[in-house]
Amino acid sequence: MKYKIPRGTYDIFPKDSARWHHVIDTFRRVAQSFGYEEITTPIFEMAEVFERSSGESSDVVQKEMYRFQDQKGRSFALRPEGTAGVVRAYVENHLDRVGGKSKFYYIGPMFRYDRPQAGRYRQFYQYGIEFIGSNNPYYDAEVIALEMQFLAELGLKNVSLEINSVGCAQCSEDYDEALRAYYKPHMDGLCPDCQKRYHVRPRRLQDCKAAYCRTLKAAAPSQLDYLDQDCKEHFTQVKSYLDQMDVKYQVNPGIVRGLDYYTNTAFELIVDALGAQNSIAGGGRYNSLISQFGGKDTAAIGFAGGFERLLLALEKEGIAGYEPIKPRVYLIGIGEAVRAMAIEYLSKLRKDGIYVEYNPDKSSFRAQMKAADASGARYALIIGEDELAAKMPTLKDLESSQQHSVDYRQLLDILN
RNA sequence: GUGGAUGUAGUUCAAUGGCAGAGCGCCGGAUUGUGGUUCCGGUCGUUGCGGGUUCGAGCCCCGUCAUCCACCCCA
Repeated sequence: MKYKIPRGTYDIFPKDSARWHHVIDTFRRVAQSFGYEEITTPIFEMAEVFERSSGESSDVVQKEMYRFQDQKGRSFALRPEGTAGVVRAYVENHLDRVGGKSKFYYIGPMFRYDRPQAGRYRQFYQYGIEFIGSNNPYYDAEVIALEMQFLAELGLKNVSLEINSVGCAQCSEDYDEALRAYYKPHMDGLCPDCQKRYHVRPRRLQDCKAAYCRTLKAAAPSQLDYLDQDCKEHFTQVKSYLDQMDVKYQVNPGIVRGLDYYTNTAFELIVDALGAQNSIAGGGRYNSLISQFGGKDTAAIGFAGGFERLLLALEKEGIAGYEPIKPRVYLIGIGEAVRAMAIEYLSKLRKDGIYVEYNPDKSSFRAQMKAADASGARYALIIGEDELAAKMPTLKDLESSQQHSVDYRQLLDILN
């Protein structure tokens, strides 16, 4: 075995392809029914696009980005997430000047250099939604409702929606300060990870699993108490829209998104059965990102979901993929003498859109009948010496075991 | 990036340091023109890779690669 697939990547064979298509088709259909249209951006961008948007300090940028330089020494990166590219495209094409609302969906591979694990890959596929152009809490709810409807149509049951508000930049800063003040006296007892978190992202302190850190969490200040009037009102309205749309959720002040650009609404979809990698989708509002990219101050909200984890979750619930497509008829040719007639029927049927299977490597009638049966075809079309002489093939119904000779028109009638 | 487990036929799994095996699958046959069930026969291996210990290594040791689990992070 000379060549091996790169670590953290995988091949999708036809056996799985049908399931992928089903999931993707469903997503497209639901997105379109909400008025979203597809946008496709490059798989790589200038490294800065991601550094600026995700935040220089985020893990994604710090250690997980695939960076490379091109022949002229310019620094690029394989995209670790989808939003930055969409926002870059939006601003670059002056959609912020045009005004109005943009509703995008995207589907494609993302790349992160991370240690692979079940549900975690170095190249993985995401589907995502970006709504740009309004701060109306209605759109927060719309985007979430879209995702929930998508999952419902796939038949996924055991998934929970957790929402939070991280407020605007000001609320967020106030809260970080409050957290630092709270944790400061306990610094020495914190685990090494949390000592780092204290400086970089204090809110991360709250979902630490170390015993001592966890005891501190109970009395820690909550983000929700540090929202200003507008942010509080926004969050209340989002929840109220969700109620009206009959979307069930759980408020979880611990929800912290990993990318720095989120403001106000943040949410995550959790499937407990998935183990450590239990988040199948996540997103939130990013009201300051477009202006950060040099565009007009424009509010936006979006989310991304992971196909691999979604597929795993569907599997856990026993929601099988699609059955492989079976041939309608299996062509059996007995002996060299009839080959020309067999090929003639094969070609004609295929031109008429019938899925015919045929295997020239099988010799005996018996072996071909076995193969016909194994193929799952309903009919076997038999062409041997007798049929050649009569210029009429025999069609056998493999379910009823009935057979009779047919001319081409009869054959088509039955197969259609 | 850290800690741990695993790696044997296409696949699922056996094999006390002593001849690498079984089920399933695959191929062929049981009336040379009739499938499913059954029966018979056959094919299938650099034991992930590279070193070491040993008379002898699938098994013990070291390294490496990959997968899985947890941490971390997140989709």
